[in-house]
Amino acid sequence: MNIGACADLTGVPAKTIRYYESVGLIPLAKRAETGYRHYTGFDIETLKFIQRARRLGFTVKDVGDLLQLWQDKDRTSASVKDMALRHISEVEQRIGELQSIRKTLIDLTDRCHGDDRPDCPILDDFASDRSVGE
Amino acid sequence: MNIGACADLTGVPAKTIRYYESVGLIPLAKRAETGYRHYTGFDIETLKFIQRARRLGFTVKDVGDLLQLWQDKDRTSASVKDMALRHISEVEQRIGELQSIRKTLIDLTDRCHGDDRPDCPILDDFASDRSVGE
DNA sequence: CTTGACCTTCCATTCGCTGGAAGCCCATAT
DNA sequence: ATATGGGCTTCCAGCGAATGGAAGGTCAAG
Repeated sequence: MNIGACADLTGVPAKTIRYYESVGLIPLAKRAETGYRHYTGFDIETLKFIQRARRLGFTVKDVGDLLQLWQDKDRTSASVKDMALRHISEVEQRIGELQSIRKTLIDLTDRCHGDDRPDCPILDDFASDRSVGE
Repeated sequence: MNIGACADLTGVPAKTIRYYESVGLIPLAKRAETGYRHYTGFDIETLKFIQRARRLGFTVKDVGDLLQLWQDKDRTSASVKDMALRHISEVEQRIGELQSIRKTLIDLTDRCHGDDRPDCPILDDFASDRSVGE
């Protein structure tokens, strides 16, 4: 199957499939005589795997490692779990940062009357830093 | 004052100050005869303003708009509040996405025993998609 | 007069794609 | 036979927001 059909089946755009090949996330595709890339059911499964891991926020490099583990029948489940736990803690860290940002922004908008007058605690705070902390 | 002192006072790296100038976030700095950039108290305040807004996750473009509003004494507080509220909803959206990712990952890691055996529900799910949803 | 810290510019790199141009290939309609 | 329209190929550029580094000018102190 050509790259377009492969893209349709997996939901991964053709451009992105070529990109994954170029960065070594997937091996070089076999080519027809015309130069067209050729894909099989295994490639489809691999791309679906990649897409699911990417959707969960794993970096492309980490997805590469996960693919290695997937293909390695002698892996330990601990090695996979370790990667997942590490990723969870990054996600949690980011959530915490965003929640702190959200809190500050809500505090600022609550204090801003939001009418036609120019007086604005949000700009005042950005200018003099009463709320953001430093 | 030179760019290094300015960087020390604001916490914005010299490299980043030059970058902000290059993308038009701050005006072209005045130069000494030697070509060295020269900064004043006003520039310091502006850079601090920029840094606080950036820390709250506003894009550089949005920070530019906020600087405009800050300098415009005829702005309405509503225009500032609108920007902040829009940004809050983006932050909340991102928090939601990350929480959903976190939930899925925790579900997967809970089901993975994480020992020496290769059997791993995390990889199984990436391969067959029982949890991520599609 | 030399050392070292500071400044300048310009180019490359990061991450994960995405867009576009130029040019081949293939199937169908006329 | 040929025109048309799609799909495929490559390569280069760009996004955002910096950051790293090379090559070279400047400045103050020892």
